Amino acid sequence: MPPKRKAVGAPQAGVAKAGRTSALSTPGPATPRSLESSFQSDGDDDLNDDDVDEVIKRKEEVIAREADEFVNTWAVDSSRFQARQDGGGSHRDGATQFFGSGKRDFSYLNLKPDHDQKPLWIDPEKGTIILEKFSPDADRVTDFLVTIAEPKSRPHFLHEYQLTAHSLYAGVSIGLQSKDIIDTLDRFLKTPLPESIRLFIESCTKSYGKVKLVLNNNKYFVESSDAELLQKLLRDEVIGKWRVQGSGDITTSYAPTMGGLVIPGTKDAAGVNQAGLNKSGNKKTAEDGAADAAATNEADLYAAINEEDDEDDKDAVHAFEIPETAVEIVQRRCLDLGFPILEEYDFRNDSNNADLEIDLRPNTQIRPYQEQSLSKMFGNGRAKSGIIVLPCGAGKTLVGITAACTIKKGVIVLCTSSMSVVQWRQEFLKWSNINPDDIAVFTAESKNKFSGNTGIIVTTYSMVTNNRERSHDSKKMMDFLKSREWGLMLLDEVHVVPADVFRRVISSIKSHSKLGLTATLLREDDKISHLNFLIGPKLYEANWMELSEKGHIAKVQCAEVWCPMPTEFYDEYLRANSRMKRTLYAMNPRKFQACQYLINYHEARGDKIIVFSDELYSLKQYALKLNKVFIYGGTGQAERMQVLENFQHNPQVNTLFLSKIGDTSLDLPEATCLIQISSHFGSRRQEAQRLGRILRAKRRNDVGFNAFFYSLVSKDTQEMYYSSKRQAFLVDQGYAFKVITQLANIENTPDLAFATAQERRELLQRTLVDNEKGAEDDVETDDLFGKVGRGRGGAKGRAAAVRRMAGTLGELSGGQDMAYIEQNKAANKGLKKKGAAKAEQSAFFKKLQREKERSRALARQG
DNA sequence: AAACGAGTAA
DNA sequence: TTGCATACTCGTTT
Repeated sequence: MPPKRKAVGAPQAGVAKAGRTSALSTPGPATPRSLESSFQSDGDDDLNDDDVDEVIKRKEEVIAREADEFVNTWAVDSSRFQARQDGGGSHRDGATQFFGSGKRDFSYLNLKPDHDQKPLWIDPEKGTIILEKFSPDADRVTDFLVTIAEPKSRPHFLHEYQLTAHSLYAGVSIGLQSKDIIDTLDRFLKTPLPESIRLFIESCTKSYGKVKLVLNNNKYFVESSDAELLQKLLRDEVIGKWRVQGSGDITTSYAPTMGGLVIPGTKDAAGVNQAGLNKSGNKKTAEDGAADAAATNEADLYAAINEEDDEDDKDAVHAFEIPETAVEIVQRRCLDLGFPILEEYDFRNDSNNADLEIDLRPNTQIRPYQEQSLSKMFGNGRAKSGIIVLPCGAGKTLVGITAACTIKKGVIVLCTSSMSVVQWRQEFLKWSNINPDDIAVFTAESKNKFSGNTGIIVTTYSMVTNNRERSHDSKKMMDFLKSREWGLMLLDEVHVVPADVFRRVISSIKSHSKLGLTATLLREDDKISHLNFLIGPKLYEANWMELSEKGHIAKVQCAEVWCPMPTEFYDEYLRANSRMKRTLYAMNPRKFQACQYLINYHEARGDKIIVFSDELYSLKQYALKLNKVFIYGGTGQAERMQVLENFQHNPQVNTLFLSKIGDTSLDLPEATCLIQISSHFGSRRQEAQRLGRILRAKRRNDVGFNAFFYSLVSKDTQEMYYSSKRQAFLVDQGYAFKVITQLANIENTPDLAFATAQERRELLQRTLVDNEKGAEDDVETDDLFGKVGRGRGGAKGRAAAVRRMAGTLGELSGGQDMAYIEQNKAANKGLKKKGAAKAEQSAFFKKLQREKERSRALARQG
């Protein structure tokens, strides 16, 4: 009898919380979870005891290795590892979830005799592929899998991929054939390739990539080398009626030759560029070009593609025209019919659009994964539209710029904020030799075109999408943008923009190819699938773990710190509405202490620390109490710059507090430690984005360097649940979250805040009073900061609120107001130059007050 | 001119 | 499950 299937990969698996579907569900509020239980499964799998022991033993080894200095320092609880050993019972490991539960037992599939040499498993029903990452073939196979399947979960030792229609489509689009895919898969499987999978692959690949959408002379054409297929589409009720009449029936031409395309910035590019061959020269064969571009060690996998390319040259292509307005309809219809339209731009043979003079600066070398992602885009010598997923700090911008340098036509770059508009322009100037006159910015402030007859425009989504009243200059600029054909549309941060916005952007601006860039192709809604046909398939998705192992991004230690709620806080928490709940678990004094402790610890180590809080009230309170600088939405532009500048260069300023403003719209200096005290529900994207803020760390290649990511969570609250949701993405990327329940010697922290019960009660009262909404309704003004601005009756409303609360809480001293105002000597102030200090300070407070008033007015309406 | 505020959209 | 931050435009102030 063959060994039990599920045991095979198991010994190697095992990081804390490996895999999204693992049984480590975090219970909801008021359901305390003991540390021990968090490492046990629900007991619904059926490993036998021998297996279990073996699994546990190996797992312990892995975990022990990973339990590094930072956890041990605080002696979190070395008992927790022990506890798990004693735990006995059933455990889940990386593999069990795929092979467990009797329903999906695939032991009927016969193992190949040399199965232990093979790295892949497959689920014949669902098309899920499991890769044993420790196999000698793993590296070669990984690249193949990334090409034909969606990465779903990639912890250290077992990777899960999913075969989907889209993923196969992407594979075909870079030139793989059914046969290549089936043969290669079969070669690396432990079992013979199931018939169901073979049929699935064949049915998908047969029709995929056969139809193309081509923009030519400002007109759109549906193109295919298969005349019969085109006829079939024309007979379709939806597509047929959109054919532009009078443009002849079906036009026939010949596919252009492939030539030897070299992506600039690759090792090979230098010489070719010098000789001026990269554009027109055909000295190199297509095979060379593609192989160089791929720069992978599995030339054999790609050989088939290249042979195919050569034959392509003689193929006749047929096309019919469709109107601009019907592009999306036809695209969608084709997808439904099972012939997804591929968008390709044969930029080297486009003589209608002026060439742009742009190249990467001579000494620029792009990294292997950047090269690899671009090779997916330019795999067959043309530019394919699609999305490239790279973690923040891994050089998305450079990928975009390199794509622009390869295409060398007009480029339009779309960003989410005007900050990043400026950055994109700077990056272009930094990495490429583009003439500064040829790259223009289109925002509210600047509406200049480039000087030549082609160039680069950098703008925001809202600028292009805006339907409302426009300034005269904007209107003129939009007409200009709409009137011409762009070679490349670069879409930054594609995940944040709603599908409808894309629709408008794409329908109003004509571009030959579109490249979407993002760090996290994730949304909590289902809109992400729209991107598939609005922009194109996912061309490449980097593996975070691999990048950090190779030193391209920093290694990160992730930890979740569980902070108990003092009883009086918890009582209020149970009683409070959801708004107040959020405030309360952020203001948990134990959390505050943990935060203080971690800041102390990491400042002493020389880390630069960013603390995130989505909850504005607690953000301010934390920052003021700890005397740290902070930035939130209401912080003026000048002050922001000043604070960031200081955080970056001033050795006295090592900790910065940020609202969610820091998620997207700030160009943050490098940090090496990150603490979250409050976050946005279960947003996986936010979690990933925040983690990304420390991946850039320059010290990442120092021996033993780690960046740190802490999530502070109030125990037994909603946060526990959200936290587990938020981590799902990172866990899939292979990050292990360690749970810390106790910070060693925290009580010895100098000036530990809220150390006495008295202080904690005061904190609670103040929190309740300050956030008491109802009390403000019948009061005219309620300035947070006394007599600023209008200056009447400021304290009156507060006093009323205080009195009301006093009824329920008891003991409130009259001096509290004073203490509160006293505290608002923001650390930010210390940064200001003497002269300006006073004026800016009062402006700051004025702004705060106005903001407060506005939100109150809003609350009253609603 | 530059900076700021209000209003609106998404 | 909800609230926050932004971009843009126009009009007003310094």
